[in-house]
Amino acid sequence: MHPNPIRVLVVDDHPIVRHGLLALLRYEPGIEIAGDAADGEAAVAAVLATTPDVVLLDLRLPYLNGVEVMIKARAQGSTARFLVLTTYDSDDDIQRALAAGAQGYLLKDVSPDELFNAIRAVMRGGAPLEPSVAARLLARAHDHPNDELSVRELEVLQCMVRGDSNRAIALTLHLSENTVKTHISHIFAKLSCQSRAEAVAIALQRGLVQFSM
Amino acid sequence: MHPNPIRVLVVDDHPIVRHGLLALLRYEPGIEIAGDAADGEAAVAAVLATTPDVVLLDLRLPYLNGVEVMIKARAQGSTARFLVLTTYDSDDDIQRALAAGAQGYLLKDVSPDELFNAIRAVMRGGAPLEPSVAARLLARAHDHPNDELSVRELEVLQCMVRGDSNRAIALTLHLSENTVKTHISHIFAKLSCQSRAEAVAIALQRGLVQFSM
DNA sequence: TTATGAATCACTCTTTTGGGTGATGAAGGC
DNA sequence: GCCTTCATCACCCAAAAGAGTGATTCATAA
Repeated sequence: MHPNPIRVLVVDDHPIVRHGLLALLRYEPGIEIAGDAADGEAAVAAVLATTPDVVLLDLRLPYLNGVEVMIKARAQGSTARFLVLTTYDSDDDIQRALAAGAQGYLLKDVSPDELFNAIRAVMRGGAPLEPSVAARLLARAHDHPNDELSVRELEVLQCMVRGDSNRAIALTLHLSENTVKTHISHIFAKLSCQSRAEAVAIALQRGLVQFSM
Repeated sequence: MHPNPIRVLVVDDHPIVRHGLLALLRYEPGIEIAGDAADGEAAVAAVLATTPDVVLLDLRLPYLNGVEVMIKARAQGSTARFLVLTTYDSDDDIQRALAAGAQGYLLKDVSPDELFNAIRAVMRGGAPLEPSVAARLLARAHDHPNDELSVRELEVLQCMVRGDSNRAIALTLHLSENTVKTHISHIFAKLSCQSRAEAVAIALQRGLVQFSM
């Protein structure tokens, strides 16, 4: 019927979501399932083994996250197109995914039809972006001109989320307490907040750091 | 083939998850789809209109949350069994869902087969509980004998998550700063933590308070 | 009735935070 | 070569947070 079906690899760690996606795609004409994977390492292996046209990729995965999967698969010669499909619309995730060369970014609250269309669009070379995601990127560009947290700042932030005091952070990161304070000041400025409690809330909301308890 | 299929209503606000579940259930023998709903109010209406045997219910829904759906549907005479299926394993959610009479509680990382089995178990009168969920409940009973936060403490906690200082909290809640400090001390004791940053992280993780930004 | 727990507040004291300023070396872009 | 960013640290200082203790009112449960 469809001479050249689009071969899709589904990567998601939640079995229900993964199987749900597979069940949705299975009966969609013009789309063929190349395989599925439940974690980052399996995803890289599957991309290389099955050479899909499009990879439906969740960002939060065990072992390797979505961005790492893209980078690793590319490094090993894959030419698959990556369509990020995630629950999270955290600014940082979007930014990183697009920077790593994701062809499209969809939130999991799209309808199946929108998903099918996005897959076809990616295949045609288009770059589907959720309107809400696009809006968020614009808003981000507006509100937060250029305030990406540095790696070190993220490490400090991670400690803050654990409830560590400045001294404790200094000890775990082998810094002086003064340096920790400086980092925290910068974090406050970049997140536009004034207390560590608020910084923690923002960090968790935006998904800048993960829960660790 | 199956003389008395189990009629299942699927309630989830994410279209992909909802349609994924529908696609999974559609081809499972012995299970029939009674309908689906994407928000709390539609869910109550659908429960009453379609009288399903089992309702697969997400907890976080627009308009009415899952617990409210259960209560409201029951109040209007529904005898459906509710199987909570959610991404979140926050203690509070579980507690509330079970208190409201959910027959079972599954996390979304179960496999389709486990899901099917859980649906059949609920139908037979069983009460499937994720092992991890059960463990969590036990751990909760162990670690936190009786440390529910009071209403007032939750209000204070909500302010803390917004990054409010003690003085700001005192102003918004019409308290003295000393009282706020007392509440916060009690909150720390009940959450077994020592700093407001940690309290904020715990509160958000357990779903004691919602993001508000 | 007594006990218990929630909510309210005061007072003291120490520690922690957070702001401000300034400085230095290393890395990378133009 | 210059400029920027990052990471590192120091010093000062005011404000906020947190621990500890004690006390009152009120409602509810034993």
